[in-house]
Amino acid sequence: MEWLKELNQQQLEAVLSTEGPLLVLAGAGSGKTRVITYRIAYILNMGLAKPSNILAITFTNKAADEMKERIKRLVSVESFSEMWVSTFHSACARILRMEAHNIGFSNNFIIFDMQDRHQLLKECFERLNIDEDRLELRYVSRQISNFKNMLISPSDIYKEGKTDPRVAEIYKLYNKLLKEYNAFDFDDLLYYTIMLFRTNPDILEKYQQKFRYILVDEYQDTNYAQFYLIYLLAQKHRNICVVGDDDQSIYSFRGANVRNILEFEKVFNDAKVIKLEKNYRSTKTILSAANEVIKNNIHRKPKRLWTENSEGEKIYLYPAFDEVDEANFVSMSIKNLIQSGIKPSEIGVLYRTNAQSLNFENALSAHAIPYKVVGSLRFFERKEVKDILAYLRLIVNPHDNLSLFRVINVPKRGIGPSTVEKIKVLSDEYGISAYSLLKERGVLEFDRRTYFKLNEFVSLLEDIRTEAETKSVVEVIKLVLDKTKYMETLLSSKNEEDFQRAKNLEQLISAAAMFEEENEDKSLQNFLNSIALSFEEDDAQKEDKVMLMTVHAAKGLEFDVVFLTGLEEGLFPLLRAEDTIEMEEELEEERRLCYVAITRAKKFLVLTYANNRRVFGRFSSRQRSCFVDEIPAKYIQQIYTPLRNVNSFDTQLNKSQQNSTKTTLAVGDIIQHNKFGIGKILSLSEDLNEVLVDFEKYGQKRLLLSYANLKKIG
DNA sequence: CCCATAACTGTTTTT
DNA sequence: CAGTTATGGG
Repeated sequence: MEWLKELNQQQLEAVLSTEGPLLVLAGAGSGKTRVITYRIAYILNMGLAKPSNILAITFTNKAADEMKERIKRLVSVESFSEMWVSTFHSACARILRMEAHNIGFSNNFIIFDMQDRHQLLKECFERLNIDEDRLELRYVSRQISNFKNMLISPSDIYKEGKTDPRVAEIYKLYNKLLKEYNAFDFDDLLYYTIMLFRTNPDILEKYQQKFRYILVDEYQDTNYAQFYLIYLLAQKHRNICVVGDDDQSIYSFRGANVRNILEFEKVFNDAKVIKLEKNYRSTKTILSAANEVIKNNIHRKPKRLWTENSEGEKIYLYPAFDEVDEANFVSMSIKNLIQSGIKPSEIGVLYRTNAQSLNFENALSAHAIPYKVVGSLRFFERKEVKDILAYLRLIVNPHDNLSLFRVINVPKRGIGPSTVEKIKVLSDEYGISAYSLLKERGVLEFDRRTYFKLNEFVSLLEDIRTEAETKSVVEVIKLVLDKTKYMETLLSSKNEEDFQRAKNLEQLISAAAMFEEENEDKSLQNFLNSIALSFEEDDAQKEDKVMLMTVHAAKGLEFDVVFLTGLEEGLFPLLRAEDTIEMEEELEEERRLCYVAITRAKKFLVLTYANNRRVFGRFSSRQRSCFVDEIPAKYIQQIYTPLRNVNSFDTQLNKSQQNSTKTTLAVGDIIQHNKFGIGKILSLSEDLNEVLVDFEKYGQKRLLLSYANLKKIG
């Protein structure tokens, strides 16, 4: 195990301390992912356990995949795939898939996402005759989520009597409906897994026995249910290793509790604690700035990261006139950076809210810079995609009323709100699902014209289900698009958006194809499962594009260059609390968020804010963020024009490649591109940096020569 | 009873 | 500016 030599003293100790509880306090960029992967590799290579005895919890599925890859490179063990590396939610879903029948649920449940929860809650409000204006839906949604995360059942609330009784009513009905629809929401996955373990000690014992070594990454962002789950599982072997950083706790709105990390030593009283404070990622300047900002927080474990890296460049600060100016500054700077040899994928543009991404998208496309928006309007949450997924869900489970009502009139087939209402009332009266009602009693309850339409819908579903039995996921999706005439409707629409929707659905098919390639369990059930728990669209090819994302989404990532944007009071920090105590807590979390953002940067950090910004379309004057002022002036240099020749990157310039391409290409040449294939050059820009190419398959594209890597073939 | 257009309203962050 | 609800025509 040569690679153990790559570790420093503390890292090595964390890797070798395999037995007993261990808390690793790992500052930003201190190599914590490395510690986790090496630790697992060490356990496997030493033969302390088989892959199937390991449970490693990561924060996202993407992180899980990356970790698997990295471990794979270090070990030479068979049955590698039996190792559980996943998020809490995926792990619980996996357990429930096998065990749910033990607690009165069906094993082939569907997972409801936030949108579904929202819909279902609306339904509950209606049924209980609660006016949405008088009790906010989002408030209730959060309450219920909090209850589940705290393992509080509806009946527990009645006992405590603290909460609005209406909330308790809704919570109860909401759970009842979920069960009827055979669905779990995100919080349920944890909640019911714990209930399963509580009520079935033998099953708990089985999993305790199985998971000899448990590791949890990003431990500062776990909530009570998550803590309790690993607490239960770790009781047997007590080989529990958690890794986290209290300064990077940024998910309290989701019930995450920093106390989990602060009190780990109390819960596991023989726990060993190792601190990783040496930063390998950032320049001294960037790290100092981060330290200066975070030290304004009162509630934290005092610590100070240090590094042997060089001083580096100063942090640049650009005060923009407005958000358009800001986006242009960022794009032009990026263009210059790319031309001086920086890979687009080494550049991250970070912002506080997803709504800010649009400006950057516009500006970047105007400059022909390739970019990728991470997260945001998630692909699988788009209307058209969710519609098709609703059909797929109905194939798996026809009693999923939520999905049924979603698509009963999509595409339009003449079944309106009043008919829908009647179905709801009647199915409730008979105590059967809407689907059963339509099938069994439709002819009795509805007039001829309506029945005809309803019956057509039911037969459509039946047909699809029968045919789907023998088909792959890709084929089933095609079948749905075809039989429901969904695609046809979109394509014959004169609405331009609908054309994009059609394209999105084609992408859905590609996603399904990828799913089939990558997964062993190719069932429709598992497909829906993966999607609900965040399925990555096109992760496979690491695309060389500028990355746009929220600061939250950037957690765990790093970039050579980071643009941290929208640093304005009211946006970042973004505060909503009224009373001062809450306010202070929120400000500290915002500051941690800022800390996370700053520490993403390896070599170069650029801060921007806009003096004016359109909010709801209204122009409003803004003040720059207090966080900017918390960074000592000596680290900052204000600038008023886009970044140009960045000294520290000159050395990385890949001149040979750039020049060779530049000099050899001319209008009319036939070239080959890695992704777009063969094309013909239509025009070159004056500075020979941009080129317009007409590709055989993809049509006209504007490309930057410095990264496009075009090969001349004729 | 259904569909299209007009007012209206409200913005964190996510598994 | 967008996504959803009130309103009137067909």
